[in-house]
Amino acid sequence: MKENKLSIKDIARLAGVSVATVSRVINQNGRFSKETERKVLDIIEQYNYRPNELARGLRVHKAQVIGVIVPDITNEFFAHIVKKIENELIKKGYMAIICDTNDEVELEGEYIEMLKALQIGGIIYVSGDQKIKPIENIPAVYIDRQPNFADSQHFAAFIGSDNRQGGYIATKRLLEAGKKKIAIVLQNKAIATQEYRLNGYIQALKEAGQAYDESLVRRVDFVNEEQGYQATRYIYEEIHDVDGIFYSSDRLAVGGLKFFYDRKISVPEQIAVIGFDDIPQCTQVIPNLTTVHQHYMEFGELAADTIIRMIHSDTGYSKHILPVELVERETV
Amino acid sequence: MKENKLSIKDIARLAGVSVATVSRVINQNGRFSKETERKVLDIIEQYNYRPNELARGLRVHKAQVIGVIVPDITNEFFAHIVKKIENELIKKGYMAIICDTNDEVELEGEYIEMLKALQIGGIIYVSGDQKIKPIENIPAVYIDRQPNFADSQHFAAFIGSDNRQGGYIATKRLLEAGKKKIAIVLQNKAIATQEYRLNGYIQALKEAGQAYDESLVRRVDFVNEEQGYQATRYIYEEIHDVDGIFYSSDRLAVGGLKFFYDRKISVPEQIAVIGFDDIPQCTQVIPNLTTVHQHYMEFGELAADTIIRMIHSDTGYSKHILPVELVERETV
DNA sequence: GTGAAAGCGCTAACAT
DNA sequence: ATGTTAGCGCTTTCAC
Repeated sequence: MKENKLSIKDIARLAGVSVATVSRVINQNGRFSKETERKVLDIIEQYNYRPNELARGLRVHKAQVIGVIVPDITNEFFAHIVKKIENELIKKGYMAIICDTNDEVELEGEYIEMLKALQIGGIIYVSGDQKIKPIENIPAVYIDRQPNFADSQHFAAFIGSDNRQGGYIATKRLLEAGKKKIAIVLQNKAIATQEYRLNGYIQALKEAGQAYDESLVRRVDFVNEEQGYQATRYIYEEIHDVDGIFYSSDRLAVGGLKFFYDRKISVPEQIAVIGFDDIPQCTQVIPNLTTVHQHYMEFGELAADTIIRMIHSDTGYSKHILPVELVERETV
Repeated sequence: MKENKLSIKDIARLAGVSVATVSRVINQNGRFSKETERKVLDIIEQYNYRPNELARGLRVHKAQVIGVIVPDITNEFFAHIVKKIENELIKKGYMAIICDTNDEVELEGEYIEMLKALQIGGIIYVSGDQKIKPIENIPAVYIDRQPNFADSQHFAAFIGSDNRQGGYIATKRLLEAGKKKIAIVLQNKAIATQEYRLNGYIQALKEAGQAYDESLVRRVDFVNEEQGYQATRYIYEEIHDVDGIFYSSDRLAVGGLKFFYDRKISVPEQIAVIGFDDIPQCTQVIPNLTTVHQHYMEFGELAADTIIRMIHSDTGYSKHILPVELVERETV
């Protein structure tokens, strides 16, 4: 394993200038002539030189790397967000370290420690735990779930959807379809997004003159099809006459659809279903899932953009609440 | 538990020893007494010190970071592999930089350059392009697709499935179900996996006394449901009497199922379908997809393990071919 | 068993 | 406009 890598010193020698000059043209810091620039750039090109990022990072106390914390990359919703973040970051010369926490808070802590040791420039939290402590001295943007402290702290930005509105329009749609007893299934965690959606649900009910019945809310530990299936089974078997269900995630709703298929219950005739997120899978299930669309593709883009701006200190705290939209398909 | 950044110098001062000694106990390089060890470890614990990975990496010419190149993280198959790799790597103290190439070879090159600049310790290629050049001086493990040079090169390992066998058992199963005219849909790239599966298909046909008919193979540019849908439509409308289709990916097959549903063609009665990979989605579609199971969960684990061993020079070239299994469900 | 000191490859302050 | 040089925080000889 030969180490024939060139250093800035070699380039300086080859170009007949000092390392400082080479560094200046690489970083375009001015104070060099057009002529030297060409000379240096030529050598760099010719030898295919790339500065050692580790050395640079060590010197400037910051790596061109962003940590991305995500609860589960196999969830299509998160996968798309992460992919967007990553693709956007690379354009700006940054790399992304993806940290899949399996929804375990302890793992999250360990990841943060390692990221800090790597001197990362910033952190993007995709749907992280609500109760995390702020990370000192490191710019952070939170997607989907806003941590409790984020309002006040510097170096923290938030990007998310109008979840209350989402819960509201979903429920209202079910009501308009003539459904009388609407259940809701949520994730069983202290997550503000879930409570906002619940609030929207409650408000829609109230406007329709229905009282909020707590026995109609079912919570699951994890967001996946299996849990959606089980929750639906519970609702169907233990609560009677439910004719509409609002799921706080498409994956959950897909599980529900499976249950209704197995039991030969017709959707939306006997029971109407509505999801949340609008993942591609919505149009692959049968019947196609009616859902609340989140602009999650924009989450990633916005997050990448924001974190870079924060690193360059072009901006401090910011907050983006994106609108949601009902997308009509076949389950209501 | 102060969060201010301490350096090894501070720890040395606090513990009343030299930086060399601190470094020795951190890396457990011996040549220190039990007593000093305790002292140093106490201080480290007390101040919650973590060595700067950038400095360490610069010094040893290698970061505790592995690059992971993957064509599309939103493909559940890849997402699971990547997640496993990542979770396994973290246990060994390594971080993973995920590089989603969108199946674009040019992007792949750019990623490699950046990874090299970061002095990564190794690269794991998940289903990368077949025609990539070997990466010099960096251990690499290739999952799923074996590059053309990998046989010979040092520092390259391969992990994949017995694809020929997969194509063979899938086709044979279709034949056993009494299907007479079996089409195959593959990815339209110079990928050995695809050709192996095709070979298995051809062999099964031959054993059944059927001639290989090239008009029965349909190729798609990308592996997603939409392309599966289109390919299926083509097969159905342009080729007559096809009563079985073998898709080289579950995602493609899922798209096919959608097409048959839309056209009210009953599966498996009128046409039988079989996929490849065995992603979780197989049991969420209706009818549940019969498929060829790849042990892809083990891919990730094996890859993480192998790359670390290669970095420690415990092993050179290696090759793991995992068996595949037919999993019977409802589409044949 | 322990410490002093020389870098790793780079940037930036300070000269010139 | 360009060069010299002092570190960034760490590992690793080489002395003792």
